[in-house]
Amino acid sequence: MDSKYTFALRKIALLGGIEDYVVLSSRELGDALEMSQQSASKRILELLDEKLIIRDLGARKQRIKLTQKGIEELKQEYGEYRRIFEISDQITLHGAIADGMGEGRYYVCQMGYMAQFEEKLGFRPYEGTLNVVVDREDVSKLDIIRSAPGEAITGFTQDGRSFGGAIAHKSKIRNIECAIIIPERSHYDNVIEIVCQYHLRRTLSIGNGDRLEIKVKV
Amino acid sequence: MDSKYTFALRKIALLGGIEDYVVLSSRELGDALEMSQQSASKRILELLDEKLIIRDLGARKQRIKLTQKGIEELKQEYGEYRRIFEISDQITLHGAIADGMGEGRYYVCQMGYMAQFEEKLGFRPYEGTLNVVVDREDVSKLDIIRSAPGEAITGFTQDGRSFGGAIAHKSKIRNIECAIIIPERSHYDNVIEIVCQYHLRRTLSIGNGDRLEIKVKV
DNA sequence: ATTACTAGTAGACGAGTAA
DNA sequence: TTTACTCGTCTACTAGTAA
Repeated sequence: MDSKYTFALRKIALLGGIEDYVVLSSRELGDALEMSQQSASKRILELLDEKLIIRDLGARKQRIKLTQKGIEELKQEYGEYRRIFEISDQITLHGAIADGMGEGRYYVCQMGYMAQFEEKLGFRPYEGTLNVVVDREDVSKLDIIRSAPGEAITGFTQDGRSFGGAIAHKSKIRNIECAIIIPERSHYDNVIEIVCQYHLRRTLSIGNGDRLEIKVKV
Repeated sequence: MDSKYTFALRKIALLGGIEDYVVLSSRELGDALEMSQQSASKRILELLDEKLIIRDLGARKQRIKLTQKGIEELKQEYGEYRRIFEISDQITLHGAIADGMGEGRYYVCQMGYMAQFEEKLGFRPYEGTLNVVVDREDVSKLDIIRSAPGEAITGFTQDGRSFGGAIAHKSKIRNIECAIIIPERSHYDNVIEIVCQYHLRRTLSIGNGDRLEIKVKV
């Protein structure tokens, strides 16, 4: 993403463009970005083109609001700053165990994934995943984790079905090695999937609703 | 500050350029910034020129490190992001009361300041300041406060002496209105000066070493 | 391998201005 | 007042290349 775009997005966000439309003329934006009214007008058209903002072009002044894509873009940069200034090497997530739908099991068992897990995580996962609902106050930590490099798990096609890529982040639960799997272009939610060499429910004697602390390496 | 510069600074910081020198060729930086080796080399020269980085140009690969100015630049942007994504309207600082040197009293009593406090804060300060040593874990909150607009107190010259400008941030201590004063271009430290309509030590029955909670409006 | 110069070019910017 | 077009200039980039 071009830094010119996020720079403009940030100024709009500071004026409240994340919550709601803000009245912002191209001259005002130009002043904030230290550029001419003409260039600011052009920048706004570019941001619209990239679908980073939406606009309500009223009779007198336009009103501008960030799109979800625009907000994600800023969150990504915010995550980078948090990694620069905050991160100590690990992030601790808190959450509760949730029911899996059996989907995790299906995916993990695919050879295309299994081989990569073994190579990149250093263990062969138990054939299933543990689903954890992350506490509301820790959801923003997921953004930091998403912005960390992690281990890339590449997608593949098998029997005419395509399996998407993901990023695995090495983690520990009560000192047991595991990894949280974040699918590429997933809809951000507060449920994470965990793979581990062992059957975590049995090994840790835990079940649905039990609270858990996950230390994610970043 | 040009967004091109902070974009490059951020990538260098992510590689550890805040703590120490990082080995970073112009080609590697070019890849990270999605530009050519030639342009990255030019960018590095510009950053050096702006004194945002320092460099150790070894025989094979150069080593780069952010200067204090470069770090401050990133912190400022980080503060903007925190204002976008975190701030609820107030920041709570914790600290302990420290001995003033009587300097605060001298400055506050200057008419040039007193009149501005009265106009911009809505109260006439007691003729003295309360010095508070901010807890180590809250020092980063000062960066956020510094990046918030606040009330500008302009400098002036009197009797041939010049008095610098400052930013006042309206605050409350145990629901009593006050303001923390941050001098312009001060050396960042962990001691803040507080002005208040009342004599805080007497009104709150507090003294040196007592702990305090300050709610700063942002 | 590096870094970084020069030269040529594409793109960004602002002035003027229309709607 | 607005937004945003065209157009000329000038900056910023990359390719080629030297050291």
